[in-house]
Amino acid sequence: MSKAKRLLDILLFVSTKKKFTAQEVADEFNISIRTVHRYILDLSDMGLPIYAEQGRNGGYTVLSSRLLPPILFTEDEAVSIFFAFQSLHYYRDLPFNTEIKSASQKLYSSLQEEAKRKVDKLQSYIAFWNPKRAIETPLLKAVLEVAIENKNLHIHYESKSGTTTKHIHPIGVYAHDGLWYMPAFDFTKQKILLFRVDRIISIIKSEENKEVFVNLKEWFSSTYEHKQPIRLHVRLSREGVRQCKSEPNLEDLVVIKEDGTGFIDSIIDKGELNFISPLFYRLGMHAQIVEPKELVDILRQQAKDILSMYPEND
Amino acid sequence: MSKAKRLLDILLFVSTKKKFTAQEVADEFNISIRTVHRYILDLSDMGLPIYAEQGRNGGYTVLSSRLLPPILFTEDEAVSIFFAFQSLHYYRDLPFNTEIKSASQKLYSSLQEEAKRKVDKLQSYIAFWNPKRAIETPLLKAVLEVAIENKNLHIHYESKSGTTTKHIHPIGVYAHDGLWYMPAFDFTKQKILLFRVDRIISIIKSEENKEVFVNLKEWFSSTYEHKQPIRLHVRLSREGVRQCKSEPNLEDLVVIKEDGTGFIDSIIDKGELNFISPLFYRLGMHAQIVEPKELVDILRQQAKDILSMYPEND
DNA sequence: AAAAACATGACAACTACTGGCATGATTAAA
DNA sequence: TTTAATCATGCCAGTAGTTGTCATGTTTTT
Repeated sequence: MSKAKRLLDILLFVSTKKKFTAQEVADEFNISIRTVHRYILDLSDMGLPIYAEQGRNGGYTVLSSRLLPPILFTEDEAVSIFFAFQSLHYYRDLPFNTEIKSASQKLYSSLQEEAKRKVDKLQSYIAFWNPKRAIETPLLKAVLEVAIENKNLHIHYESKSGTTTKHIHPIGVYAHDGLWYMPAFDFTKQKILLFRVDRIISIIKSEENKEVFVNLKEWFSSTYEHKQPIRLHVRLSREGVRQCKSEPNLEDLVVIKEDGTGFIDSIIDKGELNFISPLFYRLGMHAQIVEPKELVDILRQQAKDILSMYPEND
Repeated sequence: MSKAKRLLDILLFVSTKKKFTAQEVADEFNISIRTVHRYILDLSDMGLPIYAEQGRNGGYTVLSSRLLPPILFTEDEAVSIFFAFQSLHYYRDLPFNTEIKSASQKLYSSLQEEAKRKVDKLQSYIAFWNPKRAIETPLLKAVLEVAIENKNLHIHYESKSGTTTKHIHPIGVYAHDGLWYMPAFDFTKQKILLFRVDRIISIIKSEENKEVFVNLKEWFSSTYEHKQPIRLHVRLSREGVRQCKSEPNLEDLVVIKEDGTGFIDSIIDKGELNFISPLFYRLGMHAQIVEPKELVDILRQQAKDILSMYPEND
């Protein structure tokens, strides 16, 4: 077997152990101890952060976390990784900020000058525009870890009614519109609630929980279920069609007629009404709501509120 | 010099050329032709997609695009790359979809079993929740390329008033809320307009343009300028404060008083009024607008429209 | 037919690697 | 204090791998 291949095998072997002796490696690969010492010297020269403890019970320890075998990326693949990293730029806090930085550096430094320029250029021609968030989310990584470890949590949480304490089991963590959210099972209320991670003031990890909860994906799909189905029937002008087509939750529901106008006639959840009412408020004449009456009532009530707040006096 | 190092040098040398002969490599590195043939066999065995053309004017050609030297990633760095890729999952179209897939595959296949499980697990505990977009953006990559190449474009565009033809110079491309946008200088109107890339029906590349236009970053910051400054003064209840704090464009403007209520008193651009009016419509009693009168007028007008559309008849 | 290129084999000279042995240093346990 | 376990390093001879040269083929273009 070639030396390069053997070195690689040893690299992978040792980066899985936190401590090992030269004898162990010699036995594992049927080579002499002398050669193992020489190999370790080579790996060390190649930049592997390995150090030795002298004396009885001594041995070698690799400092970095596990390494992958060397990977040959094409330039285009490297660019795509930078591209992906760029999409994360606007998150104020990320669970892997330090790793992203070190991976970026490794990649960037092995690019040739021309490719570096290409990456720089790309970053000035493409962007992921999102509102810059000022809100800090210091506990993000901690909370994610707890979720992965399947542990329960006691948290201090800043809710509508002030600071409260909760005993919960996190389901997972997700980002939406620049903010991080955590659905979690609340043991007091015996149901899953949604928390904003930036509003968690402090956490105390507690016991591991063997119970099986829904996972994040299941939870997402359950939120799409229509617990209180209700018929939404709206007539749309051409402009109404245009705007609804740009609305993530409605775009699939819009039916376009030959003359360019259209309509929505679909079953949605009653809970969504509050969420979609601002859209129809904005659309005004461009959307004629036929059903449900509840939506019309919401719009009319809010319109009345507005008019009573700002009486005609000019 | 060790064989491994020499092979690497040759790998980098040949992956920059589209065609080369063994003699060229032999001269470059002062080694015999026979050795070059042997090296190329080795590289080929190692998976480099290289093929030879026989006969006079023959030579070697490397199929893949340029390669980077092998990179040693730690497991954590690999995980962070997967994490970044995951944040892109919800974009229906991306300029680097194929590269992202191949990079993912390379990384995933070199993970050890345990790490694979870790990545899989991560993906079930963390998500970037965004509306799934059904809209196709087939011309995305093409448009991005034109922007990078500094060329002008003729496009067919589907606008409010039907299909139009435009002669433009793209500034760049950006994603927002799942859709791709392209600010571009319109030669007819002599100013920068914003286009939706999915609404571009076809493009014809035209001449390169040596003129200097603003770049994407400059354009972004110019859109923040207040061309028609206007004073926004609003009193907020506790709940009003809470909701405005979650609103990307307003969160920095909210001033919180001791009792938990607050206010906004700031200069904004008149053009933003239409954008923020739905928020104040939603807030209702929780936000008392003091200034500008225009905002109150918009709200009142829309309220009246709503009431006239849905007259009280029950 | 000649020239330019890849493809492959044989072999001797050269280089690098390996294992064994020796020696030394350091540390923990007996 | 001694002993055993461990890393660190040097030397050397035997082995394994690499290189250059030469030879022979093949394919393609001029």
